[in-house]
Amino acid sequence: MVQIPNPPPHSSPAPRPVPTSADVARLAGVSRATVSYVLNNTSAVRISEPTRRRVHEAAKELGYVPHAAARSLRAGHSRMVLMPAPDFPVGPLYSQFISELQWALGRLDYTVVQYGSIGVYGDEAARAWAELRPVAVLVPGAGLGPQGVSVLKRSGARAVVTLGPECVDGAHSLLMDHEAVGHCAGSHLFDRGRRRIGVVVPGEAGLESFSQPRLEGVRRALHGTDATVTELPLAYEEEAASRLAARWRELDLDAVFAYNDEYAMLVMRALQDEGVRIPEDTAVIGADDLMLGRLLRPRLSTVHIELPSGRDLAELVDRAVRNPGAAPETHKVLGASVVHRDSS
Amino acid sequence: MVQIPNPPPHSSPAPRPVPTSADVARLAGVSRATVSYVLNNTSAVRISEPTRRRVHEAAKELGYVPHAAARSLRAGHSRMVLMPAPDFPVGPLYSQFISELQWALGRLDYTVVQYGSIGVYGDEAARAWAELRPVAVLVPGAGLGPQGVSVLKRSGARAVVTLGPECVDGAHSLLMDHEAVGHCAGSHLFDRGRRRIGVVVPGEAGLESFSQPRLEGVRRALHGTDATVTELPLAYEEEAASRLAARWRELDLDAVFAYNDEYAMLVMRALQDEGVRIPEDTAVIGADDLMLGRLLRPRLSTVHIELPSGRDLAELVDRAVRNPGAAPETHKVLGASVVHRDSS
DNA sequence: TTGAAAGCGGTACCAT
DNA sequence: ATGGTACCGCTTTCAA
Repeated sequence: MVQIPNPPPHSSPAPRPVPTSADVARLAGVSRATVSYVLNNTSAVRISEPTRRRVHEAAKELGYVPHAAARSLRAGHSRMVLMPAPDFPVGPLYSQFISELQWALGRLDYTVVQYGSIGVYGDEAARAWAELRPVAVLVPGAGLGPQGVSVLKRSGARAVVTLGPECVDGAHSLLMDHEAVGHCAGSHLFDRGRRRIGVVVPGEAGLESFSQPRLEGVRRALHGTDATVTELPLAYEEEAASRLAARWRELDLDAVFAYNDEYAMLVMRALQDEGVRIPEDTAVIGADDLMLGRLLRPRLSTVHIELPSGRDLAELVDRAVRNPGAAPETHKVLGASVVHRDSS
Repeated sequence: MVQIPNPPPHSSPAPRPVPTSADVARLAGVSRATVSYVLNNTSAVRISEPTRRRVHEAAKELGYVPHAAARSLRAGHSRMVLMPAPDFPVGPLYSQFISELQWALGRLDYTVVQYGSIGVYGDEAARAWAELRPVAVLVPGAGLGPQGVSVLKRSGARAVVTLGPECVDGAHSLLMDHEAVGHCAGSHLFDRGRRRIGVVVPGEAGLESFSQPRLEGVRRALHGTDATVTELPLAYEEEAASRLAARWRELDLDAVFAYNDEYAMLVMRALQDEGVRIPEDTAVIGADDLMLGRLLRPRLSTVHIELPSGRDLAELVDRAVRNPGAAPETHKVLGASVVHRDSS
């Protein structure tokens, strides 16, 4: 970081205390109650227009901002929907999903907050979330057990929704069945006549919860056939891909499901550099249906993944919040379908 | 979404009230004060071992979780660092930056919260953030003016840090000078003998604050030379790229800076399909130094971007929080350097 | 139409 | 070593 010379400090260290509604009341010459009525447009109470004006002016003059904690403490509830911030590099799919969800929940007057719990896991994390008394908690991935759900509910969360590989007792569950992704890919390769199938498993941490089910899905698709499945650990580096490609002949595979499109590109490039013809010698298929796959030559076959729409999920949350007694819903929300292009 | 049959509701609608420290005290047969002392390990007070045990047991039995709002209300401050959640698809660079930052702030005992303000802008957003009384606010991008900074400070934020194109009055500013990125690219292309330079400007919303400065940077690099700069609006779609490529001859450009590596790949593919030779006919350079650029043929030249380290930024925040009176620091934090490969 | 006051859940001072 | 209690900022009866 390059320091840039700054003007000398012009604000003296006089950190005035933060203005409260009492300050506003004092300045406006009214009671705190009146301030509250005015600023919240309380319909049950009529306040005269002159008073309203004085209150508003006082508030503006002081730069008054209400204290959310005090408010929700008094109210006994908030409209905060909490989700843990993702701790792995997140693709455009998930990015967009989050955005959409935030927008949809915002429309329903919820506030979405992503809580950065890094290095904190499982029930410990659940406790930390519970301290904020969110009205709902949305947890992607595994990592939240029935214990955690229970902690959250006992601390007032009216809805706990998990988005993961399996349903969690007591919580609404959106099943994102990544096995289906692998199953799709496996079946496709099999149908195309491939029998010696490699499956790339990323070396990077945090991806296991996606990669393992995808691998399992391939295994399941090929179970009971004469096809073989070979696990191919691979770090996301050119070097690693080259090494893998170098022993390709000896691996004797005629197809590879590369975990996702990015790994597929990595593998495809390494194989091509090694003189392996795609798809003649080896078929390649990725997943996520990224733009980049369309741009590769040969065009990359892929498994298109459909995440739940943010709107649907927002509605599920809202329903759950309004009716916390209802039985947890379980939905399969991950649509997987092959997009066949030229690499397979 | 596919509905899966559920077991009948087994929890009756008896949502017990959330246990408070008073409940714990009652169950343990002690006062609320004692509960507080025990659960916080208050060192100024000795509590006998048997009492401690009873309190801990009672807390566990009730599933007691302290109420963060009440605590910070009483304490008069929290350790929450708030940042707005990004509302645009975020690349691996930024993803990693956030992760690192959360980790580093976590080590300093701060809690990072990404606040989902979608559809709320400028000072309105600042007010919403201020309601949470964060101890520090970190704002990427433009969109926060001196007004907003003032609102935040007056509501108790001890540090406001902006990460954007220009410094904001009253806030610590980390200057992410995307002009430098464009300047790098422009100079590089000029040095390689190119004179008719196109600059891709993404059509997607939310990217203007990056793309415009990058364009300006190219302009600045080429100002006063005989080189020309042509703005090339482009949506991130194959179609749009094809249309652009179709009129390439008539555009008569010998180089293009493609905003970033992803757009570069899009453009490169379209140009190659059109029979334009790279780099002979047209040089291409991207930005962000993604893995994918290394995998393209020809290998993609790019502008490597160095974001500030999460640790450094966390330390800046901590320093600012501990010493709120200090003059705002301003740092240039965006390192840009050309990685010359084969496409330019 | 407005004000006084109770209380939300903790913490910390001052007694005991 | 422990308990009583005031107080943080705000909302909401209830009374005037």
